[in-house]
Amino acid sequence: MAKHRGINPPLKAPGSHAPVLFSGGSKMTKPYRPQEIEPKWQQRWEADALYRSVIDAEKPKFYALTMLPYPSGDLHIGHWYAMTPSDARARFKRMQGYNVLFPMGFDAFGLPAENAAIQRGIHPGTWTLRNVANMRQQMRTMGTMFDWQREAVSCLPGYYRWTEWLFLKFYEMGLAYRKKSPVDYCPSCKTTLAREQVVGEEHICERCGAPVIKKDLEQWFFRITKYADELLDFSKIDWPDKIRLLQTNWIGRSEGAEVTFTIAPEDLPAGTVEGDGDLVVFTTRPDTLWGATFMVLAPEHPLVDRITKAEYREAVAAYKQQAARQNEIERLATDKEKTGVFTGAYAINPVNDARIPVWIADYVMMTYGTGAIMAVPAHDERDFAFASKFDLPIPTVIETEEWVAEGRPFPLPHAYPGTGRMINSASFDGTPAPHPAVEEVTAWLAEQGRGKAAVNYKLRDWLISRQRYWGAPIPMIYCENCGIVPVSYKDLPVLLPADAEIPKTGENALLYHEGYLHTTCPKCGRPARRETDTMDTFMCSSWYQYAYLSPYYREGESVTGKDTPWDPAELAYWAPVDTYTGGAEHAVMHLMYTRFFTKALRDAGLLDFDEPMLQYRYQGIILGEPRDGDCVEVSGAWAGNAFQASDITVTPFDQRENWPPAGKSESRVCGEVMDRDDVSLKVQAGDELVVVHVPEGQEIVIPGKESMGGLSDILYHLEVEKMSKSKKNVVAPDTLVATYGADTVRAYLMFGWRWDQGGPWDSKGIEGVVRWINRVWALVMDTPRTRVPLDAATEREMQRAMHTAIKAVTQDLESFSFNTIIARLMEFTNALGKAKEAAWESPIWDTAISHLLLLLAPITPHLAEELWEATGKPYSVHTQAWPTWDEAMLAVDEIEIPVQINGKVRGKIVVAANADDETVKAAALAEANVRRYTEGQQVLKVIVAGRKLVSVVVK
RNA sequence: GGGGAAGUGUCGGAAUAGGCAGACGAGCAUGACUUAGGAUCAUGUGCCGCAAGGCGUGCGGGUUCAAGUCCCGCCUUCCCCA
Repeated sequence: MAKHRGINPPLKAPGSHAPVLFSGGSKMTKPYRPQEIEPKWQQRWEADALYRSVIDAEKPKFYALTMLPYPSGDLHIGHWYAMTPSDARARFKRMQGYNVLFPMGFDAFGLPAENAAIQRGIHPGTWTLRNVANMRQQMRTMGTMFDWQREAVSCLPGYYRWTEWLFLKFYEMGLAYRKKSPVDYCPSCKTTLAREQVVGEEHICERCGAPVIKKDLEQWFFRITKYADELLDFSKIDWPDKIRLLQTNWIGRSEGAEVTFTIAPEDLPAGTVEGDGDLVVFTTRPDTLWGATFMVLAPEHPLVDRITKAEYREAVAAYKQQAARQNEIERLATDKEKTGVFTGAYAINPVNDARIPVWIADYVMMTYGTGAIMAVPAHDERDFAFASKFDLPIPTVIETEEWVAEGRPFPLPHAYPGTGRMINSASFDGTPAPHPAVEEVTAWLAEQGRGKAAVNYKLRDWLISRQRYWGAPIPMIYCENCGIVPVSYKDLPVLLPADAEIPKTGENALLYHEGYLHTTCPKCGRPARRETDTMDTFMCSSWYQYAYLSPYYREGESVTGKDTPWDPAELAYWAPVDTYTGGAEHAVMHLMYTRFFTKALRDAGLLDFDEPMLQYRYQGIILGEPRDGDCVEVSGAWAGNAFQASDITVTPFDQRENWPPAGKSESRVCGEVMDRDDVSLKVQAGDELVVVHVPEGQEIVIPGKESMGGLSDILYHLEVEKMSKSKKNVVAPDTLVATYGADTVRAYLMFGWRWDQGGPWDSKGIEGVVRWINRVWALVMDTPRTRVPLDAATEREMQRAMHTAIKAVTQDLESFSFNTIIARLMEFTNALGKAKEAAWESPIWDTAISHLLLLLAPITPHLAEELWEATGKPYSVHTQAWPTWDEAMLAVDEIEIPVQINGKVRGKIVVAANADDETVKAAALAEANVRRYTEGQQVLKVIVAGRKLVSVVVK
């Protein structure tokens, strides 16, 4: 048996306790000390420019990219979870012979910098760049192959000059436009938001969680809707179904028809010209037109005021006011009691010339479709609810299967939206609905000039104006003579004034900066005013993958509209991104915006491809580790609802069996600590949560702690939740690296969870990886104490283990199955451990170890490099070729095959790997235990399923 | 309400393409080496049962020689949308 001796825990000081081995001469074990070897190799790699990516026409390129972080201050374990597996894969691709680009940067504009400015009186730029410097340092400890020479920081003028440049391009192309419209506005952030940044049922701000309100403002938009159909086409990219579905639903394409209703002429004010009373509605079900018995307009619809009859004006005005106060969610809720008022006007249904009343109701939104609907109460739930409430007629025009099955009840007990046949619809009666009824009716409408086929999208244009200082300026100028005038390309960048003072109110500093505000019109030269809104930060990240190719391109030089924001040669070689990784929460924001950008840039002639990222995979989220709180037994007295402590005894959380009984009495409170602050504890005393006040300086005895503890030493209950500073469940990567080393952290983050799912942190689990890495270290560094002769079987087994590992690790890296990679490497390590005493001095040992190190190189780059050097191999392990496996080596001579009888495993046979089916069958039936079960039974069937299993059916 | 994903030991999680469920770890248990052990090494560990054996992938059906995997119906959790 192999003896794995001399393995030290990573943190133990050198010396006394490390077992000293004397074997075949004397070799003192060198312990694994990541704290020494990791910085050493990081510096060496940096000095040698090992990861500098340079165009090389001889090699195939591979652009690996992982989402850039926002420089919030410190690196989070989530950054490690996202970046280090992506790094492993990039390294793997590099060893496979690709010329790999794996850059990193910072998404450095955004609100928190301004909030920091307000709270600490520090300039947003200073705060941001300080964080960038800190996080860059932290990232260097990851041991990633980021090419820092290509770093791009989006808040630097050399970067945002091009963000502005792209805005001007889009403006020229008609993709950027300004309009007044009701927009989502966060009163807390004091800025407008894109529709995508308003989240949840309560319509809250994605950034700060405050409820969002609607405001009518002049804002800049990007015409993303122009690309709606193309964005629905995912045929050129390998993206997860989930993301494709989210984007598809968000774009929300629906096909149907636009049908023109007209307001009855007598209901229009005098002097109206022909066509003025046209009321276009979008419907996905034109086949139900004959059942439209009323129309509903959004309260904001422009026609409302003109058609409302005098006697209804008051009610309509009141209703409009009330509707304006509600948010979209309240208005659209299906379970809500329907409200609405009649305008007094009638419209003509174009299919049957019926006069139908026009109502307004808040369940119709001005922003969806045309802001007007035809209501078909028989076949739409909301219309049904509305019609029932206001006693409007509900004629059936589709004979649905459900209705027929229920015995054609009339009046209808509820809406019937299902499939069936058209009825009461003139010449269309009998047509199967919705198909082909929809198509046939649409064609007929078009023929009659009363409608046409139309497509409607849920997707809105992208609102990019933000009323904030810390963002890329929108390079536009307002001139009294010339109107809206773009800044000239040569005048870019429009610089954010460094001396701006951020108002404590959170308002946009640019509004108050005279020097920024006042400029001259590029057209007429007269005084003019600058746009003070800045761009949504998603602008910056929509093109950053191209910025990395030549960061701060042509900085300091003057540019024109004919330039490109990147070096064309770099773009031609590297773009598009081959593999992109990052969080799925960006599905309908960043991931859609960047696709839109790429298509727009293509149409501008700046790119010649359609999609920015060919393959995309997302990672999950690491959550906080759950933990029980300590138990406290407190004596003292009640002071109102709280309990005043005079003495506290603690029983730690992990000694639950020793906890005293929970509860409360006159002079005692006992239970688990659920929360704690500087002066009090929240104690779960039985069913009740009791607040215990603790006098300052109170001595608290905590068993197992040497010194007298204070309140802050008491551990409190933690649930599985997202990590956050306020919940105090944050796992700091710096601490982990200091304790275990970056390689161990990297390997654990790959091993512990399914990468796309994530889950709660487990501080015990990392120990398994620590042990494994120490075993790997010892495997290479420690001479075995005893030797045994190497036999052919062991040799064969080592070969098999090696090729199995190469195959599995290669395939799993390819498929982002990071957790099984580590499992496979552990198996390989364990197999080598078993063979060590026999194989130690043979060439095959050297081969096996070097292959192990090659497989480890992407995962634990420093460890692999250190051991590679220790085994006398030439620097660097990271420039070696990725090993390949030999399928023949995976085979074994003899295989064990289970034999099932009526579906239950009853025996196992061992046959030659190349045995034919007949031999396998015979062997199976001859097996002793199998015979016990087949004895006296009739064997009906024997199935030999490859070399995997034999199935016998008996009766 | 609509759409999607997921439910596997005590825990994280494995399981080409329907073929021995539980790889690899954590935890736990026993033992070894140790002045010591929260180190290391070895062995065991799905559940019930002394055993033979039986039962086991959310629940109920189905297809099949064979189902975690395929089909139908339900339940639960999470995500997105309304």
